[in-house]
Amino acid sequence: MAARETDPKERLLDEAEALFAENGYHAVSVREITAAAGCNLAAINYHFGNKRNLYLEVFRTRWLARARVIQERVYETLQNKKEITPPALIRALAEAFLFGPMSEKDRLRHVQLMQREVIQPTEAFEMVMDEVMKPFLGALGERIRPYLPAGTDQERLMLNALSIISLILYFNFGRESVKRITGRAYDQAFREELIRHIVRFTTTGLGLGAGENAS
Amino acid sequence: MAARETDPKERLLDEAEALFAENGYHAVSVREITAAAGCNLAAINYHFGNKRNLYLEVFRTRWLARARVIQERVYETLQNKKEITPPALIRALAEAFLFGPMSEKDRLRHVQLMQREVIQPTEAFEMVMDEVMKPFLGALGERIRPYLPAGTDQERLMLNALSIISLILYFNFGRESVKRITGRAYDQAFREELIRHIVRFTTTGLGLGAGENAS
DNA sequence: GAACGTTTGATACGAATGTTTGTATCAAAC
DNA sequence: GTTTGATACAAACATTCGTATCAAACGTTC
Repeated sequence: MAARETDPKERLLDEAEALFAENGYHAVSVREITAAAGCNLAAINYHFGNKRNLYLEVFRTRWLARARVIQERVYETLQNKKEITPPALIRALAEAFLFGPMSEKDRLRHVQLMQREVIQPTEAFEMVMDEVMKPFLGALGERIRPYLPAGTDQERLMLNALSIISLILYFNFGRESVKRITGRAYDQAFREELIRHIVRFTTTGLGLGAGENAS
Repeated sequence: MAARETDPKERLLDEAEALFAENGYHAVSVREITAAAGCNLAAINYHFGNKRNLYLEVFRTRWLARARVIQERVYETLQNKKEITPPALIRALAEAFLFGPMSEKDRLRHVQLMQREVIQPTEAFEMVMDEVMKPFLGALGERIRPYLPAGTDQERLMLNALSIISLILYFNFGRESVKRITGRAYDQAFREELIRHIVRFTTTGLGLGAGENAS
């Protein structure tokens, strides 16, 4: 069984994801991708049919898989707690995105790729929404529902969940903006400050008092 | 003085902005732009030198101007109040983005264009940061500082300001996501609900109790 | 009405684009 | 030993890209 390093098809997916995330679909040529993957120009057509299909395959085989890893990481962090409070949940979420099990570059790629779809949805957007965002936001909502006022309806719940996610995402993909405004680099210390801020802001935003009672 | 409708140079800027916002820089050709503007292919070269310069000129003459209109709108809304509380400020801000003096399409374009720069900064990003974001976030911070604990440092202030902005922006450019999750269309009623949510979430997020004491 | 800056029209160019083709390679199956 | 099927390759495909050129037509201003 060929490893990911040696299989040209796998290399193509990896390099394509990196380039698509960094420069966007149209700014990347199939020649760039095949050159980066160290294989022939025709390989994309052979393995994926065309460029567009390669892009979608990146989402199917790479992006979705990574999203599941992130989610597992969140649940892993939480599973040995008796009670999962919103601050603990949000912290686990923010940590998964700002630290997490993958490399820094992988995490950045992941968010960049999705953010491009959010701005300009294509076929991949459906995939991301149906397979990841909807169930994830649903689960997130159900976890925090017990801590909200009794009569909170589903729509209000989703707006709260979306707000939490938007903050976490913004402090990821908007790094350049955040760096300019705060004058800080995204080192370990700053990331931890960011997480503290996100947890505090969103927890109190939910109307739950400034509790950071979980590490 | 030729109106915007008749002047080819102005039409080029308008159509270019619309196309760049919707499809991104690389996905738009100069032929598309000149065709949409109803003028000759050579016009771009004559007026702007090249495509890249046209893009930057869109930011210089259109985007920045619009950003100033939005800011003025915010201050206009606030000027006849004796005390500008954070909820009133945030509401004015959110309203300017979700309703505002321009057309729905113009507002969408504005945020889309900026969002693309946030994800993948180019020369225009510097412009946006230096001329709009930095001073605006600074002013926003100073307005809410009196309501925060006395010892709040500048960095914490900026993180709070960024969080407010991120929420407002997300509920704009992330329309497709929000629509999918909530099942609501972006009609008048939903927009007003969104504003109420943003004001409440961010106001309490700042640690100011759930005050919505300003219309 | 002459001069000027502007706009159009048609055309050309080299470079880059996504895609296709025909052939070579090589291990597995027969 | 031959056939098969999957993979890889260089070369070429037609198209589109951004840019450039240049003469003719336009509208405005001296």
